[in-house]
Amino acid sequence: MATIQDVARDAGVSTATVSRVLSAPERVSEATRTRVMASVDRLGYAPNVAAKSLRTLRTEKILVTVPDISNPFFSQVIRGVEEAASAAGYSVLLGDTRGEEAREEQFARMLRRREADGLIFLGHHLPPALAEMVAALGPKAPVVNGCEYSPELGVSSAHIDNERAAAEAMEHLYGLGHRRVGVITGPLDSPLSRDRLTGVREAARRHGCEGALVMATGDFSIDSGRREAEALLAHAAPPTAIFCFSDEMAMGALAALRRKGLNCPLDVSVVGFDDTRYAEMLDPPLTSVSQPMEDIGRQVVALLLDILSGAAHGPRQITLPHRLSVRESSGPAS
Amino acid sequence: MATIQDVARDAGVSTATVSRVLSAPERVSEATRTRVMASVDRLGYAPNVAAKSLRTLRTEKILVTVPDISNPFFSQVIRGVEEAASAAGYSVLLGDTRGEEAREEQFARMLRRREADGLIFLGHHLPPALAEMVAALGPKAPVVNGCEYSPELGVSSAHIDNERAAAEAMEHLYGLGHRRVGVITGPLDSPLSRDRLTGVREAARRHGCEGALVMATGDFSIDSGRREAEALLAHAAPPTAIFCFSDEMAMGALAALRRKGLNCPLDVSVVGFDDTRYAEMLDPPLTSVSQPMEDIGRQVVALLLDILSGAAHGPRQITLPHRLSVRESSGPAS
DNA sequence: TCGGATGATGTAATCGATTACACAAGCGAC
DNA sequence: GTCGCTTGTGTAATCGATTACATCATCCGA
Repeated sequence: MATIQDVARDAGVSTATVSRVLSAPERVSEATRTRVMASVDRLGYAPNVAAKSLRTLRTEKILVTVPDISNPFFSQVIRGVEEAASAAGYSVLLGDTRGEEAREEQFARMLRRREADGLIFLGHHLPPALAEMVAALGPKAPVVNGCEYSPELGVSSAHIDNERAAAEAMEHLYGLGHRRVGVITGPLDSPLSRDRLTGVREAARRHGCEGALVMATGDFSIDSGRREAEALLAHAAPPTAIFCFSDEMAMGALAALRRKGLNCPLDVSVVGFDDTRYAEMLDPPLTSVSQPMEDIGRQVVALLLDILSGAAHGPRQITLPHRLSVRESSGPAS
Repeated sequence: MATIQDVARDAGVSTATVSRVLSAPERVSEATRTRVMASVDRLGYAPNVAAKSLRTLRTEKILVTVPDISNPFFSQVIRGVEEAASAAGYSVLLGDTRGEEAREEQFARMLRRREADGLIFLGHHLPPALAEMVAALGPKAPVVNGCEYSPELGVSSAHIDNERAAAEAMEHLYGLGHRRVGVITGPLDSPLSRDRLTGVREAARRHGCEGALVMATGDFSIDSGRREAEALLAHAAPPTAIFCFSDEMAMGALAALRRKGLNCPLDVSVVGFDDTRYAEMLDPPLTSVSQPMEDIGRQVVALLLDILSGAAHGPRQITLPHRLSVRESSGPAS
């Protein structure tokens, strides 16, 4: 690998000039600039990032942590993150936390050690090491959140209006004549679940159906969807519609219906959340709340870059538009 | 951030001693070691990675490139990669190439610039900059491949036996009495598609059905699966079974059948490839060739670590076991 | 003609670790 | 008492960039 010294020697200038040619070309005369660039090309020189980072304290890397990278919802968000990051000259360090606090901490330490300029966490959990950093630096802390909104964390985030989105999904079901609606939420310690639940309750109240809500708590996985749907269907007065807080749980619910010999949507309607690429491939195609996943990824990067450039003056929330994709899995109440 | 100097001062030793305590404790006396460790803890010291990397020429990072991170097949492999990498003390840099050569090149340059110690590429395309490196360094080049096997590239890789796996899927269909079988392959420039195709042809020949193969070329996407399946079904003598080289294309095929009012498996059987988590959630649950995705990820990391430690002496192939998961989407020929 | 501004370039300190080499102390053998 | 060996620690060079400051030439206006 050629170093800046090699280039300097080759072009007959000092290393300072080479560095300037590369990062502030306007401060160098036309003649030297072309000479240096010729040497750069000839030697195939590229700056050593470790040296650069040691000197500048910047790494041009963004760390993204996610509870489960193999979940298409998250991997789609990450796609947006990767796109926006690399467009801005950053690369992406990936951290799969598997929901384990120890691993979250480990990634938080990477940030403190300056292995990355900033951290994006998808999901709702802010490990102590990060919370500490946010407490110390306030809105200057290079930490942002995607997909959720927890005001108490004090970090910027990009997300949809979960409360309204959930309310609209419920309105859709009430509009179809459903009264007894089952809801399979995510873990209740997540603000995302709580927001959606608020929306659910509100809609139910508007229709005088709050007493007819049947609640179950899942963990966003297919299995929990199946399990909780089975529990709901075993109720004395089973719901005629089930609203799941993720597409995967909705898939589980559909499987549960099939196993019980129930038809969707004739017997029971199902509505999912996320509208991942598979929602419309299910049978019946799944009605689902559509989130702009890649855009969430792009926006959350924009938020982080604002902080890194010093332009941010306080935690900002970006609320992106959602949309209910109505498909065949939801129909009139039986 | 505390530096090694701070720790040295605090503990009353030289920086050399601090460094040794951290990386070669046995060369330091018990007494100093505990004293230094106390200072390390008190100051919350962690080595600056840029400085370390500048000195040692190692980054402890692995770059993983993938054509599409939002594809669950790849994201599952990446999960395995992340797990094995972080267990070995490496972090993962993610590169989504979107199949664009320019981006592939960009990531290859990151390796040359030593932004990562090694590169894992999923998919079959080795960009010129990497090919050059492999040509120059031979099996010492820190480049490995996951999921495919292209002997001509000269790089190690972890994958299943695609030829046999495809042959077994076809055997399954022939065993069910199918004669006229449609096959939707991936792009034919990929060795993976060619290997599977070889297996397909072999099985067909064994059953004297080579002439009854109906071929179509997809690109692994849902859309192409739908499109190609429609084309196959429009044939004068349409196939009674369709074998798709990815689950996503199989989903597209199922959708095409549904649209045409055909029943799967009564009218047409469908077999997929990959056995992603959604295969069994489809209706009908999809018969699919199961690949050990996370394990491919783990093994490919192991291959890379072998190269990095100097233990590797030539390109190695790790063939992992596959299995045909038979479900309801494949049944007796009508 | 001279002072000062402007522009182009070079000198060298610096970032924070690792590690080859030097050195001192302690100890046993002769 | 000295030699040689081992063990523990320190000194300082080094990795490859960036950048504050110094220097020098040129040019312009008074």
